[in-house]
Amino acid sequence: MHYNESSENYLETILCLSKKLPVVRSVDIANELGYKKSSVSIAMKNLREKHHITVSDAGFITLTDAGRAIAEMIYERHETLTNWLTSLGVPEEIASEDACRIEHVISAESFAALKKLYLSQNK
Amino acid sequence: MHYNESSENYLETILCLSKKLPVVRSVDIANELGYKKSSVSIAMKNLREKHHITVSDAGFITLTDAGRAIAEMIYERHETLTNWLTSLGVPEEIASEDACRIEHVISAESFAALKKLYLSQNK
DNA sequence: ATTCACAGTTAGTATACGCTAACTTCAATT
DNA sequence: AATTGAAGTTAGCGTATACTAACTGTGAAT
Repeated sequence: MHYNESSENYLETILCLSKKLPVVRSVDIANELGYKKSSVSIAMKNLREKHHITVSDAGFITLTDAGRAIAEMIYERHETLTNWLTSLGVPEEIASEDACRIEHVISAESFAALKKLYLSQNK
Repeated sequence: MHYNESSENYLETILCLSKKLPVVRSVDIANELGYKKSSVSIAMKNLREKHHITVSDAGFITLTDAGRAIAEMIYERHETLTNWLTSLGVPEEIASEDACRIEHVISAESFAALKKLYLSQNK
């Protein structure tokens, strides 16, 4: 339903993989997300056209500043949502799955409120 | 992305309208959601086929027990999420919009945890 | 009775997003 | 050199979901 959910997920995944791997390729993203490489190929084309990533001749994927900004916003939401749900007693795996869906649809206002609550409860 | 999000929204809308109006028709749903009547017509056909609603000869729409159960679950989530976000200082309108998206993607476990938190904070 | 407006339906369109199948490249191994 | 395998691309498909346009049916007003 929300229009950038898929793109946001790809950008977040690229950010996460870039912390774990020396380089990020399409096939790494496909493995991580459980998608087919053709799907990732098309998604990378879209991200390139939106100037959210660049791809080297060797196929190594790098976030642009714009892409990184989105990726880091989503990643922060993911972390905060997961930690907060976990602190409420939700099992880690469920918390992470829920975070993965909520992170794309929550407004900046609501996320800020939730983050403030979480920080005040956990200091 | 989530497969029943649209159907869930229609069912919730039917429940809400049935509290406000003597009868609920397709055109009422279209007005409420800002959709075209053709879209609603097709959605109602799908809900009929799934046995989530019945439609009288006059075009009056009624939830079945199964449809009502879904509608009430979503409605409760909507109310609780909206109230909770509002209690955190999020403006009512934004809280409601966020609730409308989160209500379809949050797990039963996480919602239960959130509801428990909300109730403990507001008694 | 004719006309008009409203409600509903159907056909066909568009977008998002995943899939399969088939192809190209290129590097490594035989 | 020939084959194999991994990575990437493209074409075409399928589902979900909303849209426009055109049609039908019914009841009210002329």
